[in-house]
Amino acid sequence: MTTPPKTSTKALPPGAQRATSHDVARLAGVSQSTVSRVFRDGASVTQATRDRVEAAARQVNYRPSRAARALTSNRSGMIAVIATKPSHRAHPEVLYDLGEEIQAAGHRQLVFVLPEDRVDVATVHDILSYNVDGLISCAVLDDDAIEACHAARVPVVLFNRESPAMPVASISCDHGAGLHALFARLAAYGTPEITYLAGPAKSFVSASRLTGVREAAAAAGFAIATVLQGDYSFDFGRKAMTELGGSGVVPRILLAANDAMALGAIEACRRDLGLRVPEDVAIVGYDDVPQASWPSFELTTLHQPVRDMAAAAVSMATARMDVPEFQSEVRRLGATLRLRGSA
Amino acid sequence: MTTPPKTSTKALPPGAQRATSHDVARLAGVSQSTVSRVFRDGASVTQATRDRVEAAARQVNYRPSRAARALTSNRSGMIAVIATKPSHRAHPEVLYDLGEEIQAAGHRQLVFVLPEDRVDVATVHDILSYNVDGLISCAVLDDDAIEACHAARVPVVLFNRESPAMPVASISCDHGAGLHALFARLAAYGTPEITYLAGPAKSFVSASRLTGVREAAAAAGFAIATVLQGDYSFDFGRKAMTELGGSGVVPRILLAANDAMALGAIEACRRDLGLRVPEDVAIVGYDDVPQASWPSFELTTLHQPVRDMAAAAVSMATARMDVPEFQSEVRRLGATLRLRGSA
DNA sequence: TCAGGAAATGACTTCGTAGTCAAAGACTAA
DNA sequence: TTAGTCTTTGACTACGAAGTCATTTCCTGA
Repeated sequence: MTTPPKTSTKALPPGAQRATSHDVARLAGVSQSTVSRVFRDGASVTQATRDRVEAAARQVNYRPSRAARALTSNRSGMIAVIATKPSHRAHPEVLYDLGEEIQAAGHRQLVFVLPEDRVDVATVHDILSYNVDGLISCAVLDDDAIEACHAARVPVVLFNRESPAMPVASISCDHGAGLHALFARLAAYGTPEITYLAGPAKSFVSASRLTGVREAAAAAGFAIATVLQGDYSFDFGRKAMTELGGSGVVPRILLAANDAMALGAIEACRRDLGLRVPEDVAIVGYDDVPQASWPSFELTTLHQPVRDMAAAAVSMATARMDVPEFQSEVRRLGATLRLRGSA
Repeated sequence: MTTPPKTSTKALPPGAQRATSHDVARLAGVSQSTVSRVFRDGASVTQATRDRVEAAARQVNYRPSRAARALTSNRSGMIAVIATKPSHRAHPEVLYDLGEEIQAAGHRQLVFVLPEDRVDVATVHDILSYNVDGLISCAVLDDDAIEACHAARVPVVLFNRESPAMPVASISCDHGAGLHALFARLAAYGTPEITYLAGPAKSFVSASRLTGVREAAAAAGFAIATVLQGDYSFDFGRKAMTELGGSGVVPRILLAANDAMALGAIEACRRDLGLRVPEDVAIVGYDDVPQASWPSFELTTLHQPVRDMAAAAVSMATARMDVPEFQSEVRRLGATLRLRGSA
């Protein structure tokens, strides 16, 4: 398995300490205060001194210590992001999207990968001990946890989640328009009845999608024949569809709470049941993962604007950083229908 | 698009400052030093005082400030991870894997999402300004950049990359055994010739896979008929295969530098060329992404042990944190053959 | 040329914890 | 009991930059 590690050692240069503002000050012939001012915005420094200081700083590779800065100004330049293990299934790139946006906003992303889909006060206190300037959570936060952030004046943004009780800033997805368009389209099949493959019961996203589907179906005069509770996996979609086929009740229209299950169902139709999509079964997913557009699948799905949601989350967080009073806001970006071959 | 934001404001409790070690000390009737000792490991405190201090700390939700701790002890409890934009294509879950391992090791993951696949000294100095305890890079680092980390006594681990010149710790993938097994299998087709869909020229991973394939092919008596330079995308794989088919030279065996291109090639065979896989064309990928095992594709591929590599990277980093002298080590985990239907 | 005001700069203190050192307390052996 | 060792504790300072305030410098207009 492992190549026998070729290990070698090498002595390090001895006096390799990072330069401080005092070092730069001495080198540039100014005071430490002045060096500090050069590296702070809104400071008033002569262009000449600024040049001298910057030259000196460059010479010794000086960068202000974030730790020291955090201590005095209470701003660390970091935004914490809570990500849960299962959350990466549908959109593994979320951390990259958020990371880019955070970076672009001049901050850094401190990631906490946590096992559970619910985060408590203890975790938040740990996060707060890093003096983060903001918190974006892809997990559900306890009311206490949110309260703790508010008390510490750290803006919180819930990502793809909303808090039912606590007032808090959140960015999530509005299913309304997309689902409306979808059902308008599905009406063409002449069978106003759907089968729904839902996500896990306790998941916020799952619940909100189910609600959205129920409302849109009702509005469009559709009945929901069956709701099967799944786990967002390809395999579940495949098995569920196979079982439906085996029991003789093949749905005319199948909606899934995410793309993986929808793709699994398509597989089941083709491989296991010998059914054609969309001629025999129309199948619709949710998310618009890259594979949805692959020619093998051509999955009609609801596109969730993850990238835009990430940008919104970061801008909501940064906007609140300098505002002393807490601001609640429920923001939703619309999901759009991606009409492809499967329905 | 956006729901009219229901914005409400709410006054914050006034004296909501985070508790300090002094507060806890006062509450517990001890000195600040003692509080500090309780929250440090290897300290010597009586059980009785420890209990009192911990009770007081719990009462006011005290956690030591990481910023202050970083300032005095020069340990921030964070490991920086450099991730590049394109790197997420094959294994978007890397940040989750690394994140979990880092968390398990008692540290936090500070993510830098950067556009380029090459990182210079300036970036590293920025990273070092956060006082990180280690750096795991999924991007190529300049020699200067590595040098800067060494000088700052911050252990560096290159992830899925190796540095040709600089001595450094790295964890990457050994293609040897897996490719050997693959070619042994491919010999059954009786056509000792392959076509290879490579990755981008400047990419380290791409280059190392190409080298691996060349060596294994030579060892097994295979010729490489064509090498096409791709971009790791599904679309490129599909187009490349279609063009090969259109020009009349359909390869008997096609190897791709990643799964996405291989899957694209399978698509092209089925949809565009009417060829059967593996009867007409045998196709092999690299990575073992989830879709490779989907019944639609059944892609034979080389599995890259990302999870294990993440664990190794973190343990290599943490192991070096308390060691004063720098230790170089080239560690490789073997890719294993996942034999499925496509070859 | 000089007064008045704005801009630039430096001395000093602060942030919250870790570590150093010395003092006090507990315990052991004779 | 007493000297000697080990453990526990507290006073004090360092860490590196930011902010406060006082001082100096630079301009402007009369």
